[in-house]
Amino acid sequence: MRRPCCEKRGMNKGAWSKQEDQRLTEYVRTQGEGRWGSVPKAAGLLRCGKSCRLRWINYLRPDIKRGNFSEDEEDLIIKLHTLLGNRWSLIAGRLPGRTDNEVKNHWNSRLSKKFQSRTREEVKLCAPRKYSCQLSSASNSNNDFEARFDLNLDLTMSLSSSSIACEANREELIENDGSEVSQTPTLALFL
DNA sequence: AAAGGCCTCAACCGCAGGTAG
DNA sequence: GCTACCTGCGGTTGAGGCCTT
Repeated sequence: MRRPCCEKRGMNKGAWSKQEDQRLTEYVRTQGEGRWGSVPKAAGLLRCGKSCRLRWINYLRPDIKRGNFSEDEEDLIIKLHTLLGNRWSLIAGRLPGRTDNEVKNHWNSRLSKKFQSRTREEVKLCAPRKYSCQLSSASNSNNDFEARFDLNLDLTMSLSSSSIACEANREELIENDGSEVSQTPTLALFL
C-alpha cells in the first residue's frame, strides 16, 4: 500500500490559513494550474501537492459559484445522478461554477433524502407490478440550466421482493450544440 | 443556559489510470 | 514489460455551527 502523501514530516494538515490561500492563489495566478507535485516547494507552502490542488479546485478558483443551490440546479443534479450514478465530476461538469466536492456534499446531505422521498411517493402512485415514469425537462428559455440540456429519461421499473430494479434507457442526453454528455448505459436503483 | 444530537462542508485518504523513464 | 510518480476521482471523516430538549 502506498504511503499517504501528507505523511511527510512538517507538512501542515487541516484548515488552510489566509496566508496559505494567498500564497497558493498568487502562485497559480502567475504560474498556472498543473504540476501540483512541485507547487508546495515553489509556492513556499508546507502542504502536499494533492492538498494544494484540492484547495484550489474546491475553494480558491475564481470561477467558483458560492451559495445555495437553486431548484433548477437541484433538479438537474437529481436527473444526472439518475443517469450517471455517483459520477460527481461528470455531474459537476454540467453545473457551471460548482465543484464535484460541493455537488457530492449537497447530494449526501440533502438531495439523496429529497430524491428518496420523491421516488417513494411516485412508486406509491403507480401500479405495484410495473412502474413506468418519465422524467423530462422541457426546454424553457427563461431557465439558464434547462435551456442548456434536453434530458429525456424513460424509466421502466420492475419490482422484486427485495429491491426495485430499474432500467433506464437513455433516449438522449445531448447538449444543445449536439455533443453527447457521456456514455450512459443502464442503471439499477436499490431502494 | 447547558447538553447532546444532528447537519454541513472542507479536507483527507486510498485507489485507479495515465505516463515517463 | 516494469516501476515510480503524478493526477483525478469517489468515499469518508471530523470540526464547528445549528437545533432541540
